[in-house]
Amino acid sequence: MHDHAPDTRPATLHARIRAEVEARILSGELKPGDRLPTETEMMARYSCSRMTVNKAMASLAATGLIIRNRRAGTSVARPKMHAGVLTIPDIRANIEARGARYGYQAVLDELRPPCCVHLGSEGHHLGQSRFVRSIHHADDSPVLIEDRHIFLDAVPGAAEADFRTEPPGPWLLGHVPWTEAEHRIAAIAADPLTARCLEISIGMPCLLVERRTWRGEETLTIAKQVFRGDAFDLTARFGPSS
Amino acid sequence: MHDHAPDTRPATLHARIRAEVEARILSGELKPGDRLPTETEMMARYSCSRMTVNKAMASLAATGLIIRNRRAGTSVARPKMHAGVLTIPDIRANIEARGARYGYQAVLDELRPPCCVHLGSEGHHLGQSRFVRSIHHADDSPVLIEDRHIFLDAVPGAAEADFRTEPPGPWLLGHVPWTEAEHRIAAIAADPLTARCLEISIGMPCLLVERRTWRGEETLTIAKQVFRGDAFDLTARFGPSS
DNA sequence: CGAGAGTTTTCATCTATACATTATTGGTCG
DNA sequence: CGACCAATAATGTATAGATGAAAACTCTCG
Repeated sequence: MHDHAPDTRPATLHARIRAEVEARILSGELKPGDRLPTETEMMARYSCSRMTVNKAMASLAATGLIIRNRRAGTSVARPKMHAGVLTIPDIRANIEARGARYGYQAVLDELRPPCCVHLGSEGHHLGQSRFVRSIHHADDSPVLIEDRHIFLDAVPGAAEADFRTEPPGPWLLGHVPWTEAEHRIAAIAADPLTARCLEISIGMPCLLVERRTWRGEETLTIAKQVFRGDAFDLTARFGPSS
Repeated sequence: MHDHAPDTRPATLHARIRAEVEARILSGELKPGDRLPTETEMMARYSCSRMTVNKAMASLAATGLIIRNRRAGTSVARPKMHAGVLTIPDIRANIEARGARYGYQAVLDELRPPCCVHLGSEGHHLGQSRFVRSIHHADDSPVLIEDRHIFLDAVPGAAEADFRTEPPGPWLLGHVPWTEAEHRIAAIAADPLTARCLEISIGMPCLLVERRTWRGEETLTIAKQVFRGDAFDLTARFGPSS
C-alpha cells in the first residue's frame, strides 16, 4: 500500500478545496480570527463554480472550523471548546477485543411501577418500567454490573424481549432509535452490594457511567453501569469530525 | 415559552426538508432499514429542485442518520453505535458553575529531556518538553492534580508562557490549533503522592483523564489529570449533532 | 460635524441542467 | 441453467444564473 502520490487525495473537487483550507487552518498558517478569501476569489483560485466553493465552505462551517457571516466574510473560528466525537463501544466488543471471553448474566428482571424523579427544580414523571440488573463477565470474572430501566410507554416492544441471554443494551440499540443521550462519568467507591457482585473489596474504585436516553421528550431508558476500575477504561478519540 | 406555532421552523427550504425527514425517522414512523423516497419523488413532494433535496439528504447522511447508495436508494440507518459530540468543559468553568471559587497553583515547572514512549509495537520519539504539575482548587480544597507535558518542538511559544497564574490548558486552547486528541478515562485508586496533593486518603477513588493531543503527526501535549472522585464528574451530552 | 438613508459588496439559497458513478435488474447467449 | 453483459435507475458532482438578505460603506442633508 505505498501511496505513490499522496497529494490532495479527495477525488471530488469540493472535498479537495475543503481539505486544503482545513489543512491551512490546522497547520497554523491561518490563525483564528483571520479572514479568508471570498467565495468569488476562491472560485477563481480553483477555477470552479461558486456552488462548489460554497459546498466546501458550508461543510467547514458545519463542523465549526470557520465562521461565516454575510457581508462580513468568512473567518477562522477561534478554537472554542474541546469537543469532538466520542464513541462508546459495546462492552461485549470491548471485552472480546482484548481476547477475553464475554459472558452475560441477568440477575434480576422485574417490572417497576411508575415513579417520579426530581431533576433540578422540576419533577419528571416516568411511566412503568422494566428493570433489569445484569452482570457482564470477561473470562468468568465479573467486570460490569448494570442496572437498567426501560420505560415501557416509550418502548412497548421491550415487554416481550428476552433479556436472559441478550443484554438490553444491544437490544435497544438495534430496535429503538434515539435522539438524545446524556452520560455522566464518575469514579466511585464500591459499595457492599457492588463489591459482592464484582468480587472486589468494598471501597475499591469503580467507574460509574450513568446513561439516559431520550426520544424527543420521552425518556426511553436509564442505565447505571459500574465497571471494575482496574479492568476497564473508556477511550474517546477526537478528530476534525470528518 | 409556549410555542404557539411549532411547525417547521427552519427558514431555508433544505433545512425544512431535512428536519421533516429527521423527525419522521426519530419519531419511529420510519424504522431502521426502511427505504425512503427517491430524490426525484421528494422533488415532486416538496416541489423544489433535486439539488435542494440532495442538500438535505446529504446533510442527513453526513450525520449518519441515513445510508445512501447509488441505484439502491436511500434507507434509514440502523442505529450503530453510541456516538456523539462530547464536550469537555474547562475545569475552571465547571468549578465556577457550581458556585465555588477557582484556584490554581503550579507546583512544578521544569524542562524535561527528549524521551521515547512505546506505543503498541512502535516506539515514538518525543522531543524536549516543558513539564508543569499544577493543582486546581475549588474553594481552597484541591480537586484536581494535573501533570502536563508540552512539547516545545511542536509548540515553541510555550517556552515563554507564564504558567504561574494561567493554567496550561486554557493557554494551549487559545494559542494552538489541534487536529486530533485522544482521551482515556478510568477510575483509579489514589496513590500516596496523589492522596497528599488532593488531601484525601490513599486508595480513595479518583477519576483519571489522560489526554493526548496532536497536530498532524506531531504530539503537542500530553496531560494526565486526576480528579477527586467525590468532587468531580464528566458529563457528555449526545444529540443528532445538529 | 454627525446621523440617517441609500448603495454596494458579499454570502445564502434555490433552480435547472448536465454528466459521472454505481448497483441492481433482466435479458441474452453459451 | 448459469454466467456475462447491457440497460436502467438511483445517487454524486459540477456548472451557471437568479434572487434575496444583511452588513458595511458612502453620501447627503440637517
